[in-house]
Amino acid sequence: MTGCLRKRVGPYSGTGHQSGQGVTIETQRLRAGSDVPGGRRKQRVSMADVARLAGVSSQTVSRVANGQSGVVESTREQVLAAMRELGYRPNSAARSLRYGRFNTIGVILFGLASTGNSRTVEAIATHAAAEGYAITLIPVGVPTQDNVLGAFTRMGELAVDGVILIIEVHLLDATAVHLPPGVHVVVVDSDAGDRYPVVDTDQADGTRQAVRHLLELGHRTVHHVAGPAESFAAERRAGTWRRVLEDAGAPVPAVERGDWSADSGYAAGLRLAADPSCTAVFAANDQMALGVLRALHESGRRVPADVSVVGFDDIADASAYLPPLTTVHQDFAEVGRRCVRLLLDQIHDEPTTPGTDLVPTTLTIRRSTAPPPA
Amino acid sequence: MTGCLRKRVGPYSGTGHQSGQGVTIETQRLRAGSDVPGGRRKQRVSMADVARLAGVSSQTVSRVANGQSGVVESTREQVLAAMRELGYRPNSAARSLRYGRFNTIGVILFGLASTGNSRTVEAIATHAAAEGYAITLIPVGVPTQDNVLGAFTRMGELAVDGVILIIEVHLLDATAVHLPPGVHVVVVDSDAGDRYPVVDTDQADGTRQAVRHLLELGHRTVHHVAGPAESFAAERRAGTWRRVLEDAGAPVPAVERGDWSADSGYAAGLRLAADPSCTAVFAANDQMALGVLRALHESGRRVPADVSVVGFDDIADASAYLPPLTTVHQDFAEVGRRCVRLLLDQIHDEPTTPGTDLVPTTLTIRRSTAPPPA
DNA sequence: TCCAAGGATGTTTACGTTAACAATTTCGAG
DNA sequence: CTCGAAATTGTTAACGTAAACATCCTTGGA
Repeated sequence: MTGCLRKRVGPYSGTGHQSGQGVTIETQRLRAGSDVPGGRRKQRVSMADVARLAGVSSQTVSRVANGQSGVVESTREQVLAAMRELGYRPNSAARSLRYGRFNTIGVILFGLASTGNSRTVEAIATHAAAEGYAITLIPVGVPTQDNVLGAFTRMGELAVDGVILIIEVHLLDATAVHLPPGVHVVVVDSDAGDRYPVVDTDQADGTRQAVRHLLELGHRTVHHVAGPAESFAAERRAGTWRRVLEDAGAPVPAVERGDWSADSGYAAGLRLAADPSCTAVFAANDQMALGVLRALHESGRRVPADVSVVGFDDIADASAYLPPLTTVHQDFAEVGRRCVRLLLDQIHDEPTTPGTDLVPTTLTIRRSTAPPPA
Repeated sequence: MTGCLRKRVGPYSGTGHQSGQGVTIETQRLRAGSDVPGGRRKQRVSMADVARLAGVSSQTVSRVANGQSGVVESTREQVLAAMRELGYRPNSAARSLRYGRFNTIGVILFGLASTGNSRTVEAIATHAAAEGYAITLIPVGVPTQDNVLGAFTRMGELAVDGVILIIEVHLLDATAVHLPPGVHVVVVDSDAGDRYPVVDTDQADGTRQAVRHLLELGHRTVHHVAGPAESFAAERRAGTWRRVLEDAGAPVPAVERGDWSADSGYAAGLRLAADPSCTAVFAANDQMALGVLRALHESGRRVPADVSVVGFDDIADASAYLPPLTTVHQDFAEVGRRCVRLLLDQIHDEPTTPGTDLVPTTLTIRRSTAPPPA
């Protein structure tokens, strides 16, 4: 038992010295010592301390802490009492070191600003927590190769058992970037399905539903306000939009390109409003749709009487737009859930193959769509 | 190219291996010793492995890894080469154990759904990263005492040096809850300023600016759509709204209460629209303001000609509402920044006192406000 | 009454890292 | 050429935990 050696004081002043001179040593002793009068030293209660107080070995404390059997009730009580008294909480660094696992999932993402990302992250955190995993977040300001790789490296040094990557992965494809091997990975919203397990919303199907809905209402064609070209999701949606039109034999208007923001949608909307032949718009996300709605309104074109608008995402506010927006509902929670599942499968060495896991979408019809004006 | 190794042998082919691939595998086996027949082991390269390959002691490897001086150049090169070849990355669990610090900040929060929260978290993550800290996220589904405490306990067991609490802390006040002592804490958006350092938006000043703006435009009084009663921020905003009206000698209408959602704002808006005397509305957040806008519109009341509306938050979409919303701008990024700063100060044992650190707000005037109808 | 079986508890060791100290080498001054 | 200081490298120990093994104590059956 290490207790009596504690006078070895030295190495550990570390973060400590709060004030004064030999204080470091003081505190150190204090910590190990009986109790903490001053009260506010860091977490420095080890199993050995509990064991000493309870008059048992630290192994017994370990057994109690982990709820293992083979500890007689009276002993257990005693240990629990000691733990309470000292405010013992296990040191997860030591645990991780021992087990070789961290019970933590890393999430690398571009930004939490987008509704989708934050909802996905929330779902990931929730499900990870349910499985006993915490999540560690690393935001990447600008998603350059270097930054992503850097984040990945840092993740590698961090205490994570696997990583979920929520980034437009075009970048990763650009050059021969290889995420550090030996790290379990799941990618969201990407076309890296040939190399990693990917979870994604079924962009194509959602888009198909949206565009067909408009065509079936009788619109001759559908205009598209796309997201930024670098975005995988944006490209997928734009591509499918084009294909559906072509399959239907409808003319394919020029694409308006935005950057996901409502303001960019507004700008695109102004251009569309100037085109009297435009009776239907499919925006690649709800925020741009919001901008389109405003532009149409300000241009004196009524929605849905003159022009129909469909969005993508079904964010919480979509039902409060003017008018309430018909949009493609994405199940972000499900995306998060599947990410966690896939990653944990990998971590637990269950067989996992690259490939894309598609989460279905549904079209939520509200009041922004109607047949074209007669 | 690591491609050819993908056959799953060298979990750790490493970023580096410039030379032949067989070497990597070789070393891997060598290192792993006998275990893991299948050959698919996780990150298991320790300093000792590197040391062995480089023909030095592991202490020297440690020195190189930490960039300490006192290692001759040739040795350093050799060690670096070995690290590259084996794909060594330090084990942070061991490091944490050694240092007694984790370089990680925990964030407990109610949900990422609200714009404010996610932007704050993003800022926290960014600034923490800049200081070499990662953040660990723990979401609390329903903010009951038990859940919050449970999350806190788990945080305690987790590898964090401090915790930022983004939760309506009314709950914490309710009973004699004691957050585990010895854990550094910063609270966001709360009235726990007597016990913990608190960072908060200047709710009162923001509200004051909003209400005064409306009064100065000539409105006789201002109606309020409040957030849920459990919310500290909502209460603070409602309280200030009332006080400003009283101070101005204006009548104080009954409060409409929502739950932050656009739908609840819509419901409140319908009630307000039915009151012909209502010419000005202050909503406690932008989303409810959005609902109010829609309700007024559908009730045939024009904004701002008939009714003025002000929101709170200045979310990204507010400028695209119909009409663009006058609102109180919150600097979430600054809130996050200050949280990190305050927490790190505590962690580094710099003097910190309980009290509230207020981040200023500004009123962003757009097109939803105007003088009352004549 | 004694011993075996099994339950309760204690001891040793290793996880990967690094501070502290020890040992070795290098190099310049006398 | 020697001696010792400085530079470089190696050795030991400890951080907190838990698996593996060792020891001690009951209990019950012969």
